[in-house]
Amino acid sequence: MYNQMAKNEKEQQQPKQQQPSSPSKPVSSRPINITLPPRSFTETFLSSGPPGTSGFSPGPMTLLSGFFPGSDDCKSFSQLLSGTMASPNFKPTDDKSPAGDFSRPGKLSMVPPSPMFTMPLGLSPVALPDSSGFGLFSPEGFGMIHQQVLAQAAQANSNMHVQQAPAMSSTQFLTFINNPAAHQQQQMVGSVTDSRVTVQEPSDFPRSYKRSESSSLAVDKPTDDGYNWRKYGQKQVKGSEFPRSYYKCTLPICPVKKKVERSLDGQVTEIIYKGQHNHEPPRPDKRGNDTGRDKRQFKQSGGLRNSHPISKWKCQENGR
DNA sequence: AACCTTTGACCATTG
DNA sequence: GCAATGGTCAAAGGT
Ligand SMILES: [Zn+2]
Repeated sequence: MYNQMAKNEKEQQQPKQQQPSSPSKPVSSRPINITLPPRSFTETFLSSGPPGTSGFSPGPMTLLSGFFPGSDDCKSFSQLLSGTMASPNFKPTDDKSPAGDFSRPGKLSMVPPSPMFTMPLGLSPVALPDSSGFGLFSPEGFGMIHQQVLAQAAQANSNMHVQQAPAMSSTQFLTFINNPAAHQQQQMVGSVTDSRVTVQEPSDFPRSYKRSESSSLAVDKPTDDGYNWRKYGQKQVKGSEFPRSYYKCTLPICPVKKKVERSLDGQVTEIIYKGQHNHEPPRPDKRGNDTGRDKRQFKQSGGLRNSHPISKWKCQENGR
């Protein structure tokens, strides 16, 4: 009579939604469908173009086009990927288990239900205007985003990994493999992610790109991408030796979540964005304006949970 | 005071 | 149906 309901009700929107014939999944889930606010931010972006963000630049896109033969505009990203795979550069990493213990049967097949991007972040998310949220909700828009991301990556001259997940969960997952440490690790990751395709661009990647997240703000802030995040969980996944942290955009109306994997040193090994922000970045300018508090990290022990009949945001996600 | 992190337990999905 | 895994919740505690 107290908490059970709360727990039950919760939000049972986990992964999986492409299989309409899911047994215990009465909720109708949609692939890409977010509650779009009355007005489109797209306009805002196109119209004003925030000072902080670079906005939309057709430049990179074009570049991308060059990279991916067959990608016209915003077609299905699958196509794009296909094109990429067709590239001679594409090389599936067969070696697995450099990490050690991750005996994942994994499906090596490349299924294109949900695109997944992985790129060694020579450039931190900051560089990207908004990898996870441009305010575009349509699949087309999403494609665009991907392209942008790719473009950015390409522009950065960093090796980029295009990975495809077999069957992701909800909307989309943008994965950035931040690997300032070295390529070796990145390779490792690629291998670890058995079920994904890895596309490597042979480019001289100046390692000087790595930001100061090596030791300073590594643990402090989870990759500033211009948005505020609240950590709501941490787990140790088998595939990775490092714990994975789960973050949620602080905006209650924003469904965006992100999973960040950090090594003990604080190096971000993997960042997975899910969904897209339906709002502009809270802090376009980061001058001496410290509206928030200190960007210090908090650390304390957790507690026990008792009961709470409240379910904050459970209508968003990917289609209420 | 508001907000965020920590953390164990709960839950959902998959094999 | 159970076990394993991953994802989320929410109390407690810090900043
Ligand atoms: Zn957001």
